[in-house]
Amino acid sequence: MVDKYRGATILNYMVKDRSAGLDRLFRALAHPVRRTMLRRLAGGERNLTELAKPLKMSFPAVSKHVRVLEQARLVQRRVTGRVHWCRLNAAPLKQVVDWSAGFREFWEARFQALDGLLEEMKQQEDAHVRQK
Amino acid sequence: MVDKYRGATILNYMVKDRSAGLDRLFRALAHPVRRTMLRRLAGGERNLTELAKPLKMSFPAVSKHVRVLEQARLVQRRVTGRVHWCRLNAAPLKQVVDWSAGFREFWEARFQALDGLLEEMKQQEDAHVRQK
DNA sequence: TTAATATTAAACCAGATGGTTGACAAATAC
DNA sequence: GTATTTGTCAACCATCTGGTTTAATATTAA
Repeated sequence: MVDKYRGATILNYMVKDRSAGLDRLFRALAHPVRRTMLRRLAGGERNLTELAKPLKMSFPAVSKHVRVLEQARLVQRRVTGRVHWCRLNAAPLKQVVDWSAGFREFWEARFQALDGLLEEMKQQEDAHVRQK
Repeated sequence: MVDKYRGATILNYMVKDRSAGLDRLFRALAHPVRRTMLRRLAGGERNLTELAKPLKMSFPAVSKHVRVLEQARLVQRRVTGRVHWCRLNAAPLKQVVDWSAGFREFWEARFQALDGLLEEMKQQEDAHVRQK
């Protein structure tokens, strides 16, 4: 099979696939609680107690989630007294977008059409993930 | 602290944070081998043997990675005889971009400046992830 | 028919994840 | 000073992850 996309692919290869940073980023984003936390932090700084309040889990669990976000550099912590203030650091999300957007042409319709993959769209509807 | 960003945040809230689909997506993307696989599939269909060739791991391991990508709907499989052809399905990556781009304003410079977070940028350089 | 190829399945393993509880440390409030 | 609040740490647990090896299945080639 011809590598018809190769040219375009190389052009869009901006972000390295092998990156421990991306690993940590994607992994941090893979939990709904952590994504929700980021969303809440978009509303301004929160301390751990505030972050924990709406969550149905123990405080240490919340603390661990924050730690994961911190290690992915998505959250920055500022300690004043006994209170730990968390601030969103969205910068790493740009990496996520940059990496993913490298595939943009592949999900855009004109490209699908160009390749005559209309039947794939149909397949996409009813063909389901092989269940374990 | 005032919720200065709240308005903008709600405006950009397009993709649900709590989504098993996003969980699977981000998780699938959290492994360098799988990201590399996607990149290679961007060059056209590959069967498992071809995908496995450059990888330093057993064939069943490769098969499992493909399965993860498949369950995240990032890969579609077409079986002809004994050969399993894998095709990139980039469509779900749009969700990743949409979710992440909801935070774009927060990583853009004008916004950082607005908040007087220039010192944060410096912090970002040398402040490191709290090590366990 | 027999052998080789492509792939899955099953069993196993070490280590990570995501949660719990209980004890502790430090800062603040009374 | 004593009590309360904020948060960490340590130990523990069940489950998931990512890898292995060996065996099995199905298709193609000789």
